[in-house]
Amino acid sequence: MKSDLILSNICQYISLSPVEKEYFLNLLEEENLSKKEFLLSQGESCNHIYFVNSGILRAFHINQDGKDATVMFAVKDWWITDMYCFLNVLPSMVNIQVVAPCSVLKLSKNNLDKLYDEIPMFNKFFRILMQNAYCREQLRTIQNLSLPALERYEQFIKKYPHIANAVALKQIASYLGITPEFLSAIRAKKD
Amino acid sequence: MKSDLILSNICQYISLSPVEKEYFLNLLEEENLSKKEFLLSQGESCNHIYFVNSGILRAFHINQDGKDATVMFAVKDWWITDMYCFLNVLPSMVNIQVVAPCSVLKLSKNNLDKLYDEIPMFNKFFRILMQNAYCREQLRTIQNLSLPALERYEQFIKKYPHIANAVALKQIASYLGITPEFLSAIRAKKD
DNA sequence: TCAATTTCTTAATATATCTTATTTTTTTAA
DNA sequence: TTAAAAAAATAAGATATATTAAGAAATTGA
Repeated sequence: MKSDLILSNICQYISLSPVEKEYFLNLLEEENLSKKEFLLSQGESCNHIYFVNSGILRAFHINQDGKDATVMFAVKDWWITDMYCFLNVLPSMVNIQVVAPCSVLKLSKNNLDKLYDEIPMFNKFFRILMQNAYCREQLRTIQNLSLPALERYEQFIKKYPHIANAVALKQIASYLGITPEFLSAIRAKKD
Repeated sequence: MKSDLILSNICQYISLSPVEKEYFLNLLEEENLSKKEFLLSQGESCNHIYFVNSGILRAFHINQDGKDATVMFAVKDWWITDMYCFLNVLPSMVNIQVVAPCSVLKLSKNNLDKLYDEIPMFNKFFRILMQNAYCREQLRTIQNLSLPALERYEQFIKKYPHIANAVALKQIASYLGITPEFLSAIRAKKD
């Protein structure tokens, strides 16, 4: 199991002894997925949090009208799950689907709870992870509320150039909350 | 200083000894504010996180065009700050203004850092706080992307009835990302 | 390599939401 | 209590974005 990336992800915020590292790694499971596979489907129970070793994932919600809203993308070195449903043991509100072939490490809710008990310093790690996620979402909310579609698009490609290059335009449109046709139109008008 | 509410807020997630409670309370400062006062102004440095003992606050961003976007409301028993700028010691992106006369307890970034050192269990508390904040924001993003204005309005008054009753309609419109005129129109059409 | 599928673009029309202006209602402060 | 200020409602016209449909381009899978 490839473990160097996840360890360096964690050790940027907390220090772990070799024993602790070993304990942590033993709680993980590796999973490999090919394009279009679903890591999680809306309505299913969401029992794991995933760390991306390689590849690209997309989390999206389909509403009653069938409209697709992209919640987030995850690339190498990112964590992803339906956090609300994971934490509260509820059926997932989102799908997580593979955009580019993935290798992920998964940690179950039970194992995460064990981890908090055994190595309380992981509370600090996930505090920082949650802080960052919250701040990202809040900034996105501000931009969704205050910027027109073209500017949101420009901010997106500026902030996530590697993602913008790797995913379909219609998926970016879904992240921005506009139709692919409209994204196409404003891109064309831009020049 | 009124301390029972903040202690019960914290002790719903972690246990503190009397000594720890005392230590924590000594890091806080009380502040009382009247309507329309600013707890924080856009561009200022954001050095504190605030716990609301009573009253109502509104955090909002004003963009280049002067458009007002409400980031969040905070009522009794809520925490509020510009989290991104607080954590990263950056000029605030939001204003925090008093909607109804407030009593707040403030904790500085320096004191929070001390607190993490002295009582590491506070990492767990703020982890849970950040988890909840992140999940709330993410749900809001999904709704912003997938629901029309009327349904977002209905969700808002269902989720926060006490806030909906206490703040101006134009502030709710600003939270929903629509103009007050349009909110007025869809409310009228509803019947 | 090639047929099939998916994605992207374009354009016409439709709809949601905004802007501006005015009037009515509510709240505030002296 | 009342005048002033702020908020809310209404409505007409403007704009951003959606919908539908079709064709072009790119990608996929056999």
